[in-house]
Amino acid sequence: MQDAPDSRAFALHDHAHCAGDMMARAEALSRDKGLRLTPVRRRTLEILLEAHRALGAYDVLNRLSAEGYGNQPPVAYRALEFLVEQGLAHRIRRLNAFTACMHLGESHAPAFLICRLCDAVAEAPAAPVRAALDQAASDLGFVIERSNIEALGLCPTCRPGAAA
Amino acid sequence: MQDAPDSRAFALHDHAHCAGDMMARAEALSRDKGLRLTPVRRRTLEILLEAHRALGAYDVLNRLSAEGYGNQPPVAYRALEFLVEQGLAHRIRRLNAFTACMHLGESHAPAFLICRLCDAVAEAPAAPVRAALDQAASDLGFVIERSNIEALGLCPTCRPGAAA
DNA sequence: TAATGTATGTTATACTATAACAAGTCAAGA
DNA sequence: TCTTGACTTGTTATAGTATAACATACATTA
Repeated sequence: MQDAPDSRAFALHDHAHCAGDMMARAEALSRDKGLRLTPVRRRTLEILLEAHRALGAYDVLNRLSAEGYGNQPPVAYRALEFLVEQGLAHRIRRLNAFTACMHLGESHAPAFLICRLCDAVAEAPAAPVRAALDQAASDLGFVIERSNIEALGLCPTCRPGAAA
Repeated sequence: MQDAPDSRAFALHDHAHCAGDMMARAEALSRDKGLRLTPVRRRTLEILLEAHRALGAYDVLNRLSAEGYGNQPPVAYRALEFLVEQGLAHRIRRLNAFTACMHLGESHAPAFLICRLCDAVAEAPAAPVRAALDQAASDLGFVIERSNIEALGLCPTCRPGAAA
């Protein structure tokens, strides 16, 4: 089950709505899995959803501490680590940043498309990519546990007037 | 043209020989492309080849400075950046590290398999992976310029007695 | 309630990376 | 030959990212 190619990536939409929807789904999922979506963790996820772009750990930390949570790096890093481990958020290594997962519940094999001009990050459906990667790995006797697939380039919006 | 699946990855072999071979290829390639493979750059590549694993920029820097080159970070970062741009080395973001390219001249679409126990890094042939990724991107109107494909897991050597 | 595991907060520090400027090198043309 | 301009190296300084280690608080269950 999948929307048309991807109605959420690189497209205008109602942030408030999509964020609320995602939070509800994250909560349901946490209940089901018996996870502890504590206030800091919940708020961290909301921050990522509201920003609707990749945020650095220190960006998140600034927002958290402005709201009365701890103001030291581990506060942000731990909450982010939790979210990533539970699949509620992703780490974008190329940007040293984190982003909320936009495909909760769908089988998880994300690939990220990062626009080098506007820094937008889209989570592309990547099952075929993962399949090809698994094949390449198993040819070498390697067992994949986690993967990062990140591509840098130009998004549809920025492509027109690209400098090169 | 490709060896059996991959005789160089996750396999014992003669480092001195493979390193020498790679250096010769890198030099030929630099001559052809009119690149300036200066002493620092050449030595940096040799260091990566000799280590035969991913090295952090500061690891490289320590070795360089011990041999009389500059001892400040930009010395290493600039040499590494040059090598990466020319395709002579790769950056492994997951490890904040760099590794010599083991498939010089072959069409470049590398995927890296990183063992979480021994930190070995193999460069897997990934043309099919790249093809799938390009497809996913073009479905969203995104044009890929560069990509990082990195997988974490267990190599054939470490797989047997894995803790989990 | 005691015991245990988990979460949060804090201090301190380690690790990774780049900006900005100075000085040296090299090749091509005046 | 001299000089110009592009590039490379080196240095200082600082910015940005991440984690170790310890103390405290909270929750769950025996």
